[in-house]
Amino acid sequence: MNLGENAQIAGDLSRATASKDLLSTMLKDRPPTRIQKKNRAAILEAALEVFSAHGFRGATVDQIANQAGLSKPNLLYYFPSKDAMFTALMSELLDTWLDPMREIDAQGDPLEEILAYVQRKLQMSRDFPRESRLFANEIVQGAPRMLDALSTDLRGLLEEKVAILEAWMAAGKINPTHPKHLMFSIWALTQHYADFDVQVRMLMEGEDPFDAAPEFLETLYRRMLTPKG
Amino acid sequence: MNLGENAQIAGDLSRATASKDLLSTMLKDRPPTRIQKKNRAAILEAALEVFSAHGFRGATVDQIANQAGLSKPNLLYYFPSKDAMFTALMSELLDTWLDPMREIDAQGDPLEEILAYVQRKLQMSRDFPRESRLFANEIVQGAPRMLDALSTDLRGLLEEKVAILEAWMAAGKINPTHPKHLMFSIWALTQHYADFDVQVRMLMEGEDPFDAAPEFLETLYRRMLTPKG
DNA sequence: CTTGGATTTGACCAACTGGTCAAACTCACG
DNA sequence: CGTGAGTTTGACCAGTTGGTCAAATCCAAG
Repeated sequence: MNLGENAQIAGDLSRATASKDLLSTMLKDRPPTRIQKKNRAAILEAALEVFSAHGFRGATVDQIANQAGLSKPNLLYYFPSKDAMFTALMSELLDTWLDPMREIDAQGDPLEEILAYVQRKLQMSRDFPRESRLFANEIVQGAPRMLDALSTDLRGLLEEKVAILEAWMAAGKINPTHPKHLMFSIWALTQHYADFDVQVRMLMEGEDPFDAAPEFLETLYRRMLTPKG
Repeated sequence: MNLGENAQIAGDLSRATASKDLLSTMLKDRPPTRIQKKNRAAILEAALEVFSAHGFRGATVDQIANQAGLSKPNLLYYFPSKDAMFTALMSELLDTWLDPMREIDAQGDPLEEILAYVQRKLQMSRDFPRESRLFANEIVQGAPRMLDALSTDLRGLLEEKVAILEAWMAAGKINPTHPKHLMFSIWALTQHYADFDVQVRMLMEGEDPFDAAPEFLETLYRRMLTPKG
């Protein structure tokens, strides 16, 4: 929708005036220049830093510009608006964010597949806490800019994996539970370490939470899911 | 700290000029009037609504004023600043928020005490989702206005309950695990239903998440904590 | 029903914010 | 090394935001 609008506007501009922004330039189907690639990446990196720390409304274009080492008008040369930066960032990250879940393999050993998924997800919290907080910020506030993407990408993927879980439970490979709530629990437990990082670290008094977390979660899910018998 | 500063300023005012705000009035130690009680409550209720939905920076004083049915200058008669509203709201809610944890009784049956705590906490997410999101918003963004309060109130309380958990584990009453991570897991799992409400509901396709959540969490912690024997 | 303190508000302000624009500058390429 | 497309920026703007203030209104106690 947003992209559609931009394309429309850019189309008008390219017909009327000389190119004033990246979009009108890009519409000519040239490959991105060295500078375009570098700056676009720098902006998205800066946007991640600032949006994840302050949320969409709490972030300012000036902050992002500073963080990226560019001037504000220069940012707006590469992205037509603050909204566009956010949207671009989101759509670039969502795919990666869902990768650990995609890897769950119906052919693998059920318990080990789930435990491995938990560890992958935990590793994401450790390695990409800003990404986690970016999504957390957005969803806590009702996901006004993300719900569409979620209901497209996440919904289908979850449905697919839930079916696998149900098959495993029906076959007695893992202890039965509500499969959706099982997935929610994995997200909640792993993302908590990134999203509530300051709180967790404050309460751990210097010890790195990620030292004990892997074993804790492994134990939790092993006890929960190992079939009785 | 903030409160201290305000008291200082108010003291100066009361000495210098006629009363222009609530603080200078209150310093005279009169009991709050009917109107003061009503409006203060209305403002805090509105502040909860708005702050929890948009975060501190995302919320505007105008929004809160509208929600409370008062004019903006009138709000600032009752609270000297947006910051003061937020701080007042926080300190009023934090105590209640921690109540479920306080109730954990060292004398009770270990497993049942923990399971009951989980259910109380889950009930909080169901009954007070705005409060949960208020804290979530703040902590995700680094808790710049709350970390002091947390490290005072929460830290001590956690230490106390961790000691109880450790005693129970040592006595073989519950399956041993990392006690702090156990508490983190309870917070993460229960608050997830409030904080990620939109996502959870989107994925549950109309079914109320709180229908199955109590049983899911009961099962999870029972399997995890029931000592082997 | 008067009066002095409590409450309310319209008008206002300075700082900030997202975004624009024309002019200047840089760079790849012929 | 000149040239035109690509890139950068200072100056600017309109709308928003937190907060102020003097004047007006309300209200409870005498």
